[in-house]
Amino acid sequence: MHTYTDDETIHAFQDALLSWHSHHKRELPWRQDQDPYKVWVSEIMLQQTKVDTVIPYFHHFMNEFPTPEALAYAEEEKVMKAWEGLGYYSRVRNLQTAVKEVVEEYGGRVPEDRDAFSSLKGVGPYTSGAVLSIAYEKPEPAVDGNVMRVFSRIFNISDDIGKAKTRKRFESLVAPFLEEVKPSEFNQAVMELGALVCTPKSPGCLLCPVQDFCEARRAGTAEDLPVKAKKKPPKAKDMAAAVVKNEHGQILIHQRGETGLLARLWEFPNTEVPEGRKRTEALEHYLAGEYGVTAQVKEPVQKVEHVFSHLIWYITVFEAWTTESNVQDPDSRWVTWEDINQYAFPVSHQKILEERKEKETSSWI
DNA sequence: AATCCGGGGGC
DNA sequence: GCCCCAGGATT
Repeated sequence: MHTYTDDETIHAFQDALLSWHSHHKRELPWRQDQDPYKVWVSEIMLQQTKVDTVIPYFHHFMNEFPTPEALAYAEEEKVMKAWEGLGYYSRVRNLQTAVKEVVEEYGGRVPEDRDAFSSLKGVGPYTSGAVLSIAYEKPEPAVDGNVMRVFSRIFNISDDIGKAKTRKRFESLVAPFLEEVKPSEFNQAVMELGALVCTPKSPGCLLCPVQDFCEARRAGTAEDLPVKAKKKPPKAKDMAAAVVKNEHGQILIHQRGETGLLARLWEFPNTEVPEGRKRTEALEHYLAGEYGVTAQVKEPVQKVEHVFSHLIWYITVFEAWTTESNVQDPDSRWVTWEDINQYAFPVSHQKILEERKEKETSSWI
C-alpha cells in the first residue's frame, strides 16, 4: 500500500474521473444550480439516505420552504410533516435551528467561511465540505461513505471506516486531488463514481474510468474493501399501543418529547411491556397514569413489527374506549380521523393509522 | 471511542 | 436475513 501520489498521476486521475463524470452524471434536482440553500437542504436529506428516496422529499420541501426565510419562520409541525418518513428527525430540527441562525446572524446568506458554517447545528465535517465545495467552489474535502469506499480501494487501505480517525486520514488523502480542478465537480464525481460504479458489492471495475489507478484492483482486494466493523444486533422491545376513542369518535394522540428516539413526532399512546407483565394491564396502567384516562382495553386488533437500526419494536395494538374527553397530559390531544393527517407520525405508527382508518371506512360499506 | 438516531432498498 | 446508505450529536 502506498498513499503518496505525484502531481502527474493526480492530474491524470482527475482527467479520467472528470471526463467520465461529464458523460455519466445524473441530473439531480438539487444540481440545477449552485444555490447554497438548496445544496444544504439536499445534503442534510442525503445523510444516510439514498438519492431515489430523497428526490420526492426534496421537491416537496423546496416547494413548501423555498428560501431560508421561509424555513426559518415556518411552524415546526409543518416542517416535521414535510420530513415524515425520512427518518433521523433531528436532522430537520437542527436544520431549522441552523437556518434561523443564518437568517438572524447572516442576513439569510449561507456563510462561506468554514468555521462559521461548521458551527451551525447539524453541520458536521462532511456537510460542511460538501456545501462549501459544491455551492462556493471552496477546495474542501467532502468525505462520506462513497468517498471512503472509492479511496480505500484506490489506495488499498484497510482501516476501519467506522473509526472517527479514518475519515481524517481520507480528508488528507483527498486534499491534493482538489487542486487545479473545480472542487464542486471533483467531489461530486467521486461520490457519483461510488454510487454508480465503485459500489459496495460487485463493483464495476471493468467499467471504471480510474481502474488503472486502483491499487485494490491490482491486488484483487476491491471486493473486500472498505473494512467496516460489524455492528451489534438491535435490541427487541415488547410494546403495547392503544387506539383510544372517546364518545365523540375522536382519537387520542400524543407528541413525543424534545429528545431521543423519534423526538417531536406524534404517536398513539404506547408503553413498553416489561417481561412477564400482561399487556392490557400495562396499557391501562399507563393510560391512567400518563393521561388520567380510564379506558376499557379489549382484545388485540393488530401486530406491528418495526425495525430501527439499533432497536426492534414488537407492537401489539389494542382498541380502547373512554367516556372522558379531557386529558391531563399537555402533549396530547383528541383528534378526528380527518385532522390526524396534519400530524407527523413515525412509520411504525403510520402502519397502525393506515389499518385503523381502513377498518373505520370498511365498516361503512 | 462507542452509542444513539430511521427507514428503505438491493441482493 | 444482512448490509448499506451524500453523518452528526451526545456521552
